Amino acid sequence: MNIGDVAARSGIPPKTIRYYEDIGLVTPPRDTNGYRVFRETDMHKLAFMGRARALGFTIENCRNLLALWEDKERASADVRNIAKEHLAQIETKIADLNAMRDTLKTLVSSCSGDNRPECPILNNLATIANG
Amino acid sequence: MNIGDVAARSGIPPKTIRYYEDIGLVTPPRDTNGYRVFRETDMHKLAFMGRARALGFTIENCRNLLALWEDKERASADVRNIAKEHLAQIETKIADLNAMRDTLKTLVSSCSGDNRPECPILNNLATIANG
DNA sequence: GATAAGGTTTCCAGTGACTGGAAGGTCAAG
DNA sequence: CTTGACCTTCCAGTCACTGGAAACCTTATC
Repeated sequence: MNIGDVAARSGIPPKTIRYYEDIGLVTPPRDTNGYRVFRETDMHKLAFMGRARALGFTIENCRNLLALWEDKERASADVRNIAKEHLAQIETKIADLNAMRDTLKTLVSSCSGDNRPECPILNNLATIANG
Repeated sequence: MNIGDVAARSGIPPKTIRYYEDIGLVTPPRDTNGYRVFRETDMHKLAFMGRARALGFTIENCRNLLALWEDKERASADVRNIAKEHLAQIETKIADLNAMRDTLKTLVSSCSGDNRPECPILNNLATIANG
């Protein structure tokens, strides 16, 4: 399989696949013409990457998960810990965004949004500490 | 005021303040020794930036908001539109993160997390499309 | 055999919003 | 006069790609 086929099948753009090779996540051999030749295992790894990234795991997380995935002796606790920590980070991020949203929503609804210059949003940004 | 004082008062690190000068958000004059001299208006702008950034506005958003803030003739609708669009983006992000969290939560709770290698998290990442 | 389209290669540079670090100039206190 | 804290500039790195250029390869058509 050439890079284009893998890209189509995995949903990961060719550029990104090359980048993943650069950072050592996949190591497809080369054909005599220099083209990368992707095996089924490479394909699987990339699909795995796509799903893990879609769940917001960092590249380093993915690297660890891939290693665990390939390690038939791994303890599921190791995987679970990575996922749990990631889950905690996501929840923190959600909480932060919720706070932002609430503040913004209040500001937006307090602003008349007409042609007058009076604007509570700017007033707030200018003077009041956000909580 | 020197950069350190402004940093302390605005909560923005000196490095970041210099960066903001680089990209033209503030333009403090210089003393004879080359030190930046921050006026009250610079201080206000930086405090404004700090709050707008804390609400997740991008630098370009902030640039626009600052311009509107300084424009006494502005229409509050302009500000409101920026804020509303930003609000919509935040809500999209929250929805994405919520979906991630739900998936991850399910995966984490389905994994025994012991010494055995059997792990639903890896199985999922390896084979099942995420929704 | 020529040619054109499309796929592949490498390499370099840019994104956003900083942040770290090095090398050096300045200032106030003791 | 030295110490230490502050300030300056510049360069490089972060994260995870993404865009673009220039050149090579393959396939199809004429």
